Amino acid sequence: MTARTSTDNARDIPEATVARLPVYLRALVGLAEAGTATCSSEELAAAAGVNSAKLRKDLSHLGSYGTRGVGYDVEYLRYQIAREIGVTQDWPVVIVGIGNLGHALANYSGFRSRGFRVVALLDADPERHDELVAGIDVRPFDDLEEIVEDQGVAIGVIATPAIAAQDVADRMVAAGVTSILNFAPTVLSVPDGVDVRKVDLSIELQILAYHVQRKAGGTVADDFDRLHDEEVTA
Amino acid sequence: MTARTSTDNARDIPEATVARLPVYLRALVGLAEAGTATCSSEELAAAAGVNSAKLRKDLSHLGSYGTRGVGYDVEYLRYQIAREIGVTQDWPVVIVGIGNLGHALANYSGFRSRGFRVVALLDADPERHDELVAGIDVRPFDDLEEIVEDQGVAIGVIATPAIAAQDVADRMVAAGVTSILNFAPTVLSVPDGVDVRKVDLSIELQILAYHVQRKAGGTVADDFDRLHDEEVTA
DNA sequence: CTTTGTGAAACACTTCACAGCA
DNA sequence: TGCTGTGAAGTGTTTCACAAAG
Repeated sequence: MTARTSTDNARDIPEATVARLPVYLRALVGLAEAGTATCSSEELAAAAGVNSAKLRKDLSHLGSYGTRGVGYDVEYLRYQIAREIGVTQDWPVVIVGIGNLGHALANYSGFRSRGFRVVALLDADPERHDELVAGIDVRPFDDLEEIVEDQGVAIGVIATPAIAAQDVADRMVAAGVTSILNFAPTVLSVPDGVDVRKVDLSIELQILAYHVQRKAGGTVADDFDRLHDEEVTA
Repeated sequence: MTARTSTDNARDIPEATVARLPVYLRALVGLAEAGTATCSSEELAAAAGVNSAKLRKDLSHLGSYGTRGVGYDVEYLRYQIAREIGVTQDWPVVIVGIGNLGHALANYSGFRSRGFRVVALLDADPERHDELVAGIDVRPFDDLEEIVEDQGVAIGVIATPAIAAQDVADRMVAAGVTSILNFAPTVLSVPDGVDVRKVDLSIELQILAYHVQRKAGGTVADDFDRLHDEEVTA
């Protein structure tokens, strides 16, 4: 459909692999900073918290970047993964909703160092406008379209209350945003072709709660009592 | 192994199902608030953002809580899922690392309403001690063991810089915490039997970046130019 | 007639185990 | 010899499609 400019290897990487590439990238950056020039799949897998068979299978989807009997060149593999993900250049990002969480996101230094640049902070509340957060001033939500257009923004972050999130998503999509990271605890509906990833604190906690309950095998009160009788035995 | 107090149906619920139960729970709360007494799998699935076959299969792991030809009683199903997850009572939670993100987490109201109670905010930096955040005062990290013991804390949240996260995790585990929600961008190593869930902003953004790049089929500059020629066609 | 609950089929992902290359 | 890259086997998840139940 679209003419592809880049070399056409590595089509259709499995979603599970895509989700791990950033983890490998971070592990490689760590190894590089520690002065490691070369690493085996075993070493890299350990640094990334996966097993080596999975790592090798994942990397095999990108191409053949290792050397048998030796391992992987850290810098080279790092570049290849960054290129595959698309973080060799910066992506402009807008954050909408500058409450507590929006503040935290705006101040998060991992953005800059990992291929993202916050180009605007937007909030519907006039009380917050012109406030400086992380050196960026908060602008009215209605500036969204202009900013997306001018800066070529493809990625938007929603950190508003749940009630506002769908409206924000609709406006983002209409403006040209094709990928959304949603922190609001609500299901967004978006047209086909738009990607949404959701980060939901209380859902993560509830998943943990389920496992705690299972491990304990009984009620919370039981669990509390039992934990205090003796040490946890693995 | 452990004598079970509750009725022994619904063993070994698949992990993928467990991860969706909180989503169903939230959807049911929404329906209940809207005054809906009964819903079909189709309606609930729509509210939760999944398809109805998946929803029914998921629910079938908990038991048989629907009525053929009718659907599900919203309140009843809500209770059953809450019980299965273990959020019919409150779980005490400690948050370690009260920077920007820790502030946001401490102020997150979704905690209380969804079965969690923040019993302590801890930070290693004495500058932050006794500061009041969300009505809770920040205490020294060294109080961790005492708090975990006294309050029967099983779930800990790590919102520290990456460098400190492994130490915090080790101390938590030693103190008796069995489940950790980690916001620090690092791989934690913990003993078997301890659950870790990771929330990593820049990883989520990188996954989105990969898909944006794929959709665009070329470089960022190409993409920017193309988006401005015509509207996005699904 | 409607809608659930579920075997069976299809698909996706992980792990195994080793051929092949340096 | 040592380690990667990968078919094949194993495991988990989703979807299909329909029998059973109200």
